[in-house]
Amino acid sequence: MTSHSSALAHPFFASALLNWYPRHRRDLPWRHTRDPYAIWLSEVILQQTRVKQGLPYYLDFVTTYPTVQQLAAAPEDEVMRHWQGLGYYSRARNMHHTAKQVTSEFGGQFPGSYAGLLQLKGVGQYTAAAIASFAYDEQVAVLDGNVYRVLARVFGISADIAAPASRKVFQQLADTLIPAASPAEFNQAIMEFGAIQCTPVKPDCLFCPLQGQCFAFQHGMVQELPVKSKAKAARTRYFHYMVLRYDDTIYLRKRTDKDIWQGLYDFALTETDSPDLPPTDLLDAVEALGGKLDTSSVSEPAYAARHVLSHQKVEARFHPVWLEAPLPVSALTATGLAAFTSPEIEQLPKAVLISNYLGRPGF
DNA sequence: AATCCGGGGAA
DNA sequence: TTCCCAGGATT
Repeated sequence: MTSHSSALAHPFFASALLNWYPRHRRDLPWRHTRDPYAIWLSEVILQQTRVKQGLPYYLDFVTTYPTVQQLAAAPEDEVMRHWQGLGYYSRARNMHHTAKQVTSEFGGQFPGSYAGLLQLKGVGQYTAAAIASFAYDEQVAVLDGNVYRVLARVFGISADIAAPASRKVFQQLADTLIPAASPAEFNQAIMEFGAIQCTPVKPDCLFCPLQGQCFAFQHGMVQELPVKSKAKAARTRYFHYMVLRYDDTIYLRKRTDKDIWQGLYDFALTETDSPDLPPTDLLDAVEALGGKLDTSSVSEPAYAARHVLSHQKVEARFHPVWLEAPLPVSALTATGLAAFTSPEIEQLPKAVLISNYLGRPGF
């Protein structure tokens, strides 16, 4: 190994962070354990998620499912219901899959190395490095949004952090910086430093221990680093939900397509390219389901809601439709709809858009 | 390499 | 509005 790629080339970096960390660290529950199961839970929950948002979910999961075997034994709908509102629902599906795999194939023991952890569904390079270092003290550097930002600023790296090709530049640097003596502390420290001190907006450079060595600060480029290309604009979709009801029954179906909200429940849906759905189309759609409807109910004003995702804008209208008779079985099998009562629906996993609609006063 | 997959909080 | 968050899977 050449000297410039050695940690000795940047002795200030790890020592400054390891000095800063114990003075500023937040007291978070997953920092009190070395149980790979609990650490894995926390890391999956915190992917693309702020600590403040993920914390209550972590506490719920670790309480409801204290062991990987208990998580593995839970029905998928129940796991998804606990995940409801956290977003990126493939994380929950993959998490459940991995819990079952660890239980049935690995005797309840998580893989004991970075390479082994990387084989698990829903565990990528970041999460494998986090678990391996936190649980096993393996010397593997984590690379998340915080680390990208800190390294880009301190070392003046202008590679686009949104470009996959830039990853190796940052990974190689991080690998040289992580000390063999305290990999877990170092990984925690650099991420916490990015989250608290070297923040995306208005970083606290005035009281920064790295100020004297920070390229961005020394060159007045704190606002310019890291470089990140912008994502393309979100597309708009128009959802027309038919909330089919008969007596105390409401019909929902589980979303199984490769689309948003896979694994969650919603209502009979017609999607269009424009906001408006002619009433005749609505009647046709209901009759196509085999429904005998009370035509007087269709004139009710639809409830409209806009739901913004990171990559899509959904403009939804909810049309309550009262049926004169239950949907025939043929309609249920053809559409995937199923009959539920309100207490049953409460237990189903639903997107926030649907949950908000059902929770409106007066529903 | 590009695209898709949520939801919330802050400014 | 815009940004970004303890990223990963798929194509």
